Amino acid sequence: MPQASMVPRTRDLIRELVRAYQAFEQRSNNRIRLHGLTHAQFDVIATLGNTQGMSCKTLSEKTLITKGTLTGVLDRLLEKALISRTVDANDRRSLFVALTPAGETLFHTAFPDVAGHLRAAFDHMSDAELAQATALLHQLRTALDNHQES
Amino acid sequence: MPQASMVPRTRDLIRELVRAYQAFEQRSNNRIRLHGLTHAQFDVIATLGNTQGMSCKTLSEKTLITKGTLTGVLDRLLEKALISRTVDANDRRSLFVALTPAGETLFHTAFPDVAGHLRAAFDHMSDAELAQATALLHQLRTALDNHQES
DNA sequence: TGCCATTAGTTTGAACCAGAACTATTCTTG
DNA sequence: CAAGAATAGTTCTGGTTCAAACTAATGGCA
Repeated sequence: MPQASMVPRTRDLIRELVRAYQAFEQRSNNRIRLHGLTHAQFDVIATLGNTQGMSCKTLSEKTLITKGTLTGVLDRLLEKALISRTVDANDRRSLFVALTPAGETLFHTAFPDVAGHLRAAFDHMSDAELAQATALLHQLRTALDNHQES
Repeated sequence: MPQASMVPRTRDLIRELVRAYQAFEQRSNNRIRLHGLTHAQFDVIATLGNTQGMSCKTLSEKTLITKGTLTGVLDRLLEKALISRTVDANDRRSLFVALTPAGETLFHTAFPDVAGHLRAAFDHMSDAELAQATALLHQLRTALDNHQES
């Protein structure tokens, strides 16, 4: 097998990955903006929705936003009075973040709207196709993560 | 079929897309940094490599970097003397961007290294799997793009 | 108990990012 | 030919991003 054929295959794969991601970003951003939020802010609201709240660390892990970035995102949500940020009595290093009533209200408005808008994009794809795409993406991620140290 | 099952499917798909993209970003960034470049700068160098040069507009389309961002990226590459930016004689609105000899040299060093490092991540995947993943990602992008206006 | 490593969050610095407003040039069309 | 529309880049704003250095609090272990 000609090794040369591997190169474009990889490049094509990467390009499609980047494009698919950017298409997702743009599509969801368009919708999220209607609710006065950025994508990062929406992620936080969506993650806090239907929970009692959580620490910054947990929030960071769930949203994939690094802790340094999260500080600023939470600052802006705090300004908008959509979240509360209180010191954990048990561990005074830790902060407990939760939605305020206003945050809850926005969550119940924005989340179904954005989720529905995204879901609509995949209306014509079967459950099997979605599952297959999910599995393949998972495989890609694993492949990219595994050699991280090399 | 319960419609409720669609929701987690979509969410899982999105999450895997985001994670795969972030894994790619991190892996390639780690490597790109060794060459003293950022990802955006590398994209520009890689796109200009093996060409005569091109306008900012073309460069913007190929790299998927918006024109406003591109200005700053090119500024930094210019500081490093890796590119030249000259006014097009035929259309004085347009700028012609090309690699300098130093840029060419860096391209021939950095590009194969980064590409090889990425390719290594997919070593254990067959050509068929890569092609299938590429096709599915393309389908995802099309799905996300199509309803952009709705 | 006391030191030391670990952990949670913040801060800092350089860069990227999108969108919108702006300048300068070119095209178009009456 | 002269508006007026379109196009190429730049600038501006607000926000995000990462990494690395930092502060404060906790935990482990000798």
